[in-house]
Amino acid sequence: MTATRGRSPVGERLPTLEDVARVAGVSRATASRVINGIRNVDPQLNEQVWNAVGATGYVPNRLARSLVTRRTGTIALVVSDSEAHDDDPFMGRFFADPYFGRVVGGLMSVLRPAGVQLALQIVGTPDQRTRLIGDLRHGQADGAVVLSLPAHDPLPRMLTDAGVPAVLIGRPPEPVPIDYVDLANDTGAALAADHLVARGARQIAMISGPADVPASSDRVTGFRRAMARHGHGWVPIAHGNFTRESGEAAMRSLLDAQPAVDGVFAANDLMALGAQSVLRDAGRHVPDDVRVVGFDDSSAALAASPALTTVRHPLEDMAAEGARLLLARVDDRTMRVSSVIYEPTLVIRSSS
Amino acid sequence: MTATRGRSPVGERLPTLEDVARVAGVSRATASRVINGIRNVDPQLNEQVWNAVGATGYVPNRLARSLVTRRTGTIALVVSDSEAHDDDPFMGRFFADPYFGRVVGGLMSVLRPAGVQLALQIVGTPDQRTRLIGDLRHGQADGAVVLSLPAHDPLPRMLTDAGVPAVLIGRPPEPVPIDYVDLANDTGAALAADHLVARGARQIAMISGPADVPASSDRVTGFRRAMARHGHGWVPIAHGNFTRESGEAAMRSLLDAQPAVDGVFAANDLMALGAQSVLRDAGRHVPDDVRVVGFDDSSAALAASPALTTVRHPLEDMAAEGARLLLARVDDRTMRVSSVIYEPTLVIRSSS
DNA sequence: AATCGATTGGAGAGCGCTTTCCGAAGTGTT
DNA sequence: AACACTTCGGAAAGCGCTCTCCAATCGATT
Repeated sequence: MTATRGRSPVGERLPTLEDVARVAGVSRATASRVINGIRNVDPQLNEQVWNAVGATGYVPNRLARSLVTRRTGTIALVVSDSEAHDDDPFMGRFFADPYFGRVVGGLMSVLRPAGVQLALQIVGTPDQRTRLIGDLRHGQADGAVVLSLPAHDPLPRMLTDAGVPAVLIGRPPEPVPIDYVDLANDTGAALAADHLVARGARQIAMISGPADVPASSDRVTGFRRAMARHGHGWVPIAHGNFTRESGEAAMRSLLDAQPAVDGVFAANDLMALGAQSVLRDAGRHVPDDVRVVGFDDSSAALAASPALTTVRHPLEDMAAEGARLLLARVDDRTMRVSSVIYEPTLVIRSSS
Repeated sequence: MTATRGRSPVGERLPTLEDVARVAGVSRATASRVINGIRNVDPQLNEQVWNAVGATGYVPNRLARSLVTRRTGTIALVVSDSEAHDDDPFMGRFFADPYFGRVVGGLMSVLRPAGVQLALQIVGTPDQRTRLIGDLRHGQADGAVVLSLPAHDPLPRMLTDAGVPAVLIGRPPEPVPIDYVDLANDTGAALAADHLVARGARQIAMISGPADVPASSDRVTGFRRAMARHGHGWVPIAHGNFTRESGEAAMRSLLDAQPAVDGVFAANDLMALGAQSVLRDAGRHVPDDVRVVGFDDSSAALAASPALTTVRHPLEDMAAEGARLLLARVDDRTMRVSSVIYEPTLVIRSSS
């Protein structure tokens, strides 16, 4: 049995800058300069150092470097879920949802070329939130991309108060001077309304998401307003929570209340899918009897049958822009607070 | 609610352990002991220190701590894609795929309660691979969960050679003494075969994935073997690449070659979906004319219509087990190399 | 009362790196 | 040839933390 446990084998010390310097016959300072390409160093020494790097197999220790430079080359992806406790089943669903993956993909498309890595952080309790802020202020990460789920999340405010570079995906529930990217959800919903009306639907209903999520309430507002413009002062709305199951339940209650419904706008694709299946079971043909429009243009929309007409949400682009915004702020913390709003478009498929 | 306001956000020095010690009137060492709960400290001093922590708003600097403890409380999620260059569009698709999200969800279900965070790393070029190994050896992360995509990935071997704690999701393409979790893909495929035969299908074909991915070739092998047991010595196979489009193409070529086909097993759900849509367009009814079975039990399987019969792949459980395995190895590097193989089950829905 | 062992707190040596601060060269000007 | 300027390399001071020593204190044992 070896003496040390839970440690790498003894004597396996990795080469340090010190070693490189010794091999190259220069001081640690010079080696550091060469490796970081700072100031002109005599070409002769320069080569000696690089040779030493090759010979020793030296790789800089990021941790040590970060400790002094206060730059980590890491961005935190913070998922803020005020209610979550550790084994919240919701979180599993959240990650499996295309939303999460699309955001990660968008972020990475910018972060990866920049050599920045992403660290996933989930915060639920107030304690975790304070801890997160502390870590960020210490430079545990250079900045944070925040997916703020709960309605009254104190996190955005905490971040700005702490002076941590951060960008929100989706506008803050309450006004906070923080960078964010968002989608013109109301415009998107209006697109859906206009389309349903243009397709000849007369009895149009909506399946909404949770009322306290801004993206969700904006879709309701936008839809209502557009419908009003078309002379529908009142639109029946059934509430869901963005899951497929809730979409089914909502559609059932809608059918109950208004059997003649011939157009449905669901606040996301998953609920639209649920609605489609309920409609099918009820013997209604989509799109001949009932036109269905979703929101997000997730991969599920294409997989559906009939393929779902939906409002395209350019989430990857938004996340990418968010990453760019954040990187810019990390470089210049005095940058003016800004937000970028994306315009959604309608993707017409077979369900309407 | 304690507001750590009043401290100006930028530029001001954060309280260090030194500050806490001074305020508490003890030495830095004692403060450290109290905060890390090590050894018995006089209750009186203990309280003084905690008060000082509260008064100063102290949060330990993880970086500094990690530098000396050689523990970061971070696990790297490594996506290894030998071909990828920075703007590879494939990556976007990968993240949007439920596979990625399910893995993340499974990992987090274990990592989060353990207070461990996840750092996303994508490696494509040999250079990035060496860099990653270097970072890991330096303790940039305590261990790595590896999603190894390419067929002849040198990464698993490099990891074991470097002595870095690591666990693979899916068995290594070439035998390497490394921990991994995997699914009994062959058994799963056999389940599909047995089911199709039991349902009365006589002309059964398969849509396979890329031949050089172990998970994919195992499904082919398992399917072939099971079919042979049922007296089908030869099974027509069309090749796809796990995308919906490739599933459509494969189904078309299958219909061409064998118009009387009445049972199809696709190596994943996405391709099964593609097959379903081609069958529908060809006027074949699913499941009356043709029975379709997929693989994975992704959310898409449920969303399909008819809902897809599929082999359930307990990816979240597997990822969670992988995380547990990794955490155990981080604690004890001398642990015996082990692998956990999960048994798939068949989920029967309407497509068969 | 004297001694021994067990607790407990403090001093200080790093972890590996960057970066000022200086002194020693090298370059050009008068 | 003497001067001011510019380059360039090295010494050393940290970044914030942990943890090994060691000294001091205390109670208990003989």
